[in-house]
Amino acid sequence: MNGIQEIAAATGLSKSTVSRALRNLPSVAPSTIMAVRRKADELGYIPSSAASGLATGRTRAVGVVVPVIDRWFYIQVLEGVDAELRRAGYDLILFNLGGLAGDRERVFHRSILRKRVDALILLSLVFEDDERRQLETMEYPTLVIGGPAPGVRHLGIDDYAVARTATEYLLGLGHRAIAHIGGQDREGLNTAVPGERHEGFADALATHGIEPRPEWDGNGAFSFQGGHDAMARILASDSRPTAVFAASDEMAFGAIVAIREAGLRIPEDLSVVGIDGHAYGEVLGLTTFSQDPVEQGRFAARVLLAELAGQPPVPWLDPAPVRFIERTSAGPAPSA
Amino acid sequence: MNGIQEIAAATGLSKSTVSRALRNLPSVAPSTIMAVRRKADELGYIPSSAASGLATGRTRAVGVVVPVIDRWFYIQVLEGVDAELRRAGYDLILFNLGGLAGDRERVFHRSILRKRVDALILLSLVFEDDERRQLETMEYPTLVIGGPAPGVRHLGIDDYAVARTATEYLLGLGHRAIAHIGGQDREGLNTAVPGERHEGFADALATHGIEPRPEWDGNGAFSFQGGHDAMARILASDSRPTAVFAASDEMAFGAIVAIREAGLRIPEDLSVVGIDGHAYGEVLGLTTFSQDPVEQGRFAARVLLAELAGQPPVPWLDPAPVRFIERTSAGPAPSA
DNA sequence: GTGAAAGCGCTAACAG
DNA sequence: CTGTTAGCGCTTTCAC
Repeated sequence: MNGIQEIAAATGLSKSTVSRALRNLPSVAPSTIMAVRRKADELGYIPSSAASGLATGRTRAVGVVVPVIDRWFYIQVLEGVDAELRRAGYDLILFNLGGLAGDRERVFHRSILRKRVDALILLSLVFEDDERRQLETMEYPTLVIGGPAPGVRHLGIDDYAVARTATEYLLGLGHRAIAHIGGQDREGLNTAVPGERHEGFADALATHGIEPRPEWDGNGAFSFQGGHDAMARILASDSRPTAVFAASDEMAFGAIVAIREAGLRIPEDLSVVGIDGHAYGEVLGLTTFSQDPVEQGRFAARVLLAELAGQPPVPWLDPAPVRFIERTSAGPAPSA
Repeated sequence: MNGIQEIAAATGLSKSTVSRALRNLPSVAPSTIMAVRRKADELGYIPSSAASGLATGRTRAVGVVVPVIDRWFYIQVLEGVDAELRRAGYDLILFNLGGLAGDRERVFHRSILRKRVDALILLSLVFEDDERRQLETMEYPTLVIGGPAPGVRHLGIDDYAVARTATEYLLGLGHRAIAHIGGQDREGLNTAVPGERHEGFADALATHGIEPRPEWDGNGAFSFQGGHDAMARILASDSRPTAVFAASDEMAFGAIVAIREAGLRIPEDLSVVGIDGHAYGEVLGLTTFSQDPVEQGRFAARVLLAELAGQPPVPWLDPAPVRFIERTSAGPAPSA
């Protein structure tokens, strides 16, 4: 004899009353609740989430889908989501696409989402039409964090605007020779962020009548190593920029290392700005446009949880705030 | 009418046959399997994990408990575990203790493990007696990765030995003034790794008759920032070491930055070695003792999965391999 | 405030 | 190879 039943037998109550008592329903006498609880502890009772899930249709779990896991932004968001979920007694199921196109299919069409979650948070993903349709048929609350996602509710900073502002900051310091280190999609991974940030950069230049130079446009894959290599390549080109806009702090760090390796000084010879607000930035003196992905994660979780609790869905979310942190990595353009 | 039942009705088969067909059981006619599959697709059938979980007693999910999420090692392990789990069609439920003592109680005693997982992977945790007892009563396969865990099966490198070897490497280069940057537990987090690595360091020194100097023993909290600050403090002390052993690469990176900030050269003035094999190390030229946490995660998942598949449990796991990567951050002690 | 009974969607004997 | 019959452990009407 197992579970709730056992407690019922031991207390002389019915299964239903035990079930109610365990959930603290108001219709149960306080004394009964106490008694049930005590017995439950005594018997080492562990509720079966499968059983209650089957009965209620809810899993008390939220899924988080990440394109890859090993990136500062995703980790931070995960922290935030986790914290809020934990508070509410929800579990977090992690789906890592791992950059593999094959797994994508698995997540969106197949068993992975087999009614295992009550809501879904997707990180920086753009969907194919049929993927969106799948999401819609699943019917549970969904939210995208990071990068606009056509057709799905989205939360995050305005990537285009931030990139543009960052570039304009450099322009304001007198720089005209500005390099860009950004990213490009890995196979099968659709992310809007790199494109948005690149566009903001390009438009800022255009407004000032500056032609972008292809040899100053590096692909840093949004990673430290990538940023380093991209910067090294830019420095190896015929002419040297006086500033570099890195579309993420991790790439900016890589760039900083590459610049130092080349024997150049920051910011005297070369200015660097990033986007993100990565913790290393403080030590490295990186001037950056900082966002708070932990809070974004928390917020997303709260929105979803509220809807699961019956609140009406919010159709639109304001862009997340960005804070400019001026440190030492960017300075006036060297006077020619 | 829902689920499997619906398919049964539409195909004229019985629920059981449909259930079998969906699971590709060999006892089903191939033609039937095809027919069932087609109908399932057509109806957009999504299996209910709760229902099958209730019926089988299995959740097809594995839990991973991390002390904090934002650390290179844990992320890497998570990648590995995830990859292997995904391959086997298992889901990964992430439990982040978040450094909070309170959440610990939740994980081990309360609802968190409410029969939601079939197996458990714990990262770098040491348990209280009653926690271990709880784990035992749960009865499902459990494994600890990183740091010895008394009473529970454990997988990982030999932290003591690696630390000792690393220190001996420095001694072999002629260094006698060697600093240590390690970690100490945050409130409520029990991790054996910092202690093990510190001991290895201390014993290596002792063997050579060298007295450890307290002002050269920094707490870097196993983070970049921590490593930086610890190193800065050491450099600010009255006398300067000629080498530093950082118990993790992330701390080593912080130390490297601090050393450069102090205007010192690596390795001419100061040698640095780390442990881990963090990807940044290549760019930064860090000499380190590298482990492969992704593979550790994969391996752990495979072990657990095998046991869930009915294989006899393996009581003991060999230490994971460590590879020495000699780069440029360590050199001979400056001749006094 | 508590109990009885039905059922959530699937799997697992046991027959045939 | 397929169908029948019971549950898995909990929640939820509907009574009392």
